[in-house]
Amino acid sequence: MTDQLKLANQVCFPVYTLAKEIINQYRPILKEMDLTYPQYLVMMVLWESKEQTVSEIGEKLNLDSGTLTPLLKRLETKKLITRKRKKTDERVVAIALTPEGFEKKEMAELIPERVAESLNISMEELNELKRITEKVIKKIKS
Amino acid sequence: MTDQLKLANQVCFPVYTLAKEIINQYRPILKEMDLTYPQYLVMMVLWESKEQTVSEIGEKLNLDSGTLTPLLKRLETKKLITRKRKKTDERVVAIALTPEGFEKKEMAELIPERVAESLNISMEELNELKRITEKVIKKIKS
DNA sequence: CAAAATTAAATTGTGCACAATCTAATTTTG
DNA sequence: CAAAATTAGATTGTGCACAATTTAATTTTG
Repeated sequence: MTDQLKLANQVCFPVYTLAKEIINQYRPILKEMDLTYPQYLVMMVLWESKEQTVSEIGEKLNLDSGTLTPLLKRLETKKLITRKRKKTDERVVAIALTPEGFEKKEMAELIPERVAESLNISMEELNELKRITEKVIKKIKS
Repeated sequence: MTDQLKLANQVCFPVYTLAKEIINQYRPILKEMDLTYPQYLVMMVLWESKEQTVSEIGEKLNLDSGTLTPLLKRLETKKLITRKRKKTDERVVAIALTPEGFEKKEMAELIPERVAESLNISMEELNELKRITEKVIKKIKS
């Protein structure tokens, strides 16, 4: 096999590994506020705008209802969100932050700093990683 | 929140997204040979050296026994590998390729090309992504 | 307007990923 | 050498991730 052909594998594995590694860095920090990384992503989407439908959240995070429905039910159990079908279209479930869910935002503001610290990577490298990653995602999706 | 603090989140989400996206690109291609991406990784490790212990595989792929044991049992069910405890140390399980498992290597040689095609990303960008990703992994692990 | 098509979530089923615990075997050490 | 510590996997339980199917509601269209 030529090096060129092997390259795909040689890139994909590190990306897969890095994603797991990053989530592992978040894990203990998020655990203190009783969230998983995907739950944290959902909460961040809601902190930006406190009422959104399931599909709006899914679109922003690239997650389908099979993933979101049980995750959202867990957030509901934790009293961080409410789930309510819309009167105007009963197929649509509106997810809204509870006061507790909204308040968690403050505590969460400390997370990026702690993660950055835990990752121990320079701004320059983080920016480089962000730039190339976003570029590749855009290409894949197009 | 300063931009600096937000950066961690702004990097982690794309990496998490890209990893999923990449696996999604592999999925239909690997499905033709009845493998998932993590199963493919294990097979690649074994194609390099056809008998290895569970922990050796786990070390190379950063996966623990809770992940590998059921995955390896599925590969065993598919007759791609065998699992046998070592006589010299009964705690150790030796994983070995079956002839079928070894033969699958040939079919698998086509995969990187097809994935590269599917990703539709230039060699330069792939190399850049590989370089920065590996650099960051190394830093995180140290 | 009613049948057909579409849409939004939920459900079901499979397969990771990983923490925590358990079991059995081997090493270490007093 | 026997008790203690360590090691290698297996098991259990929780939580994604996603395909495929189902259900119920809404839109479209003949």
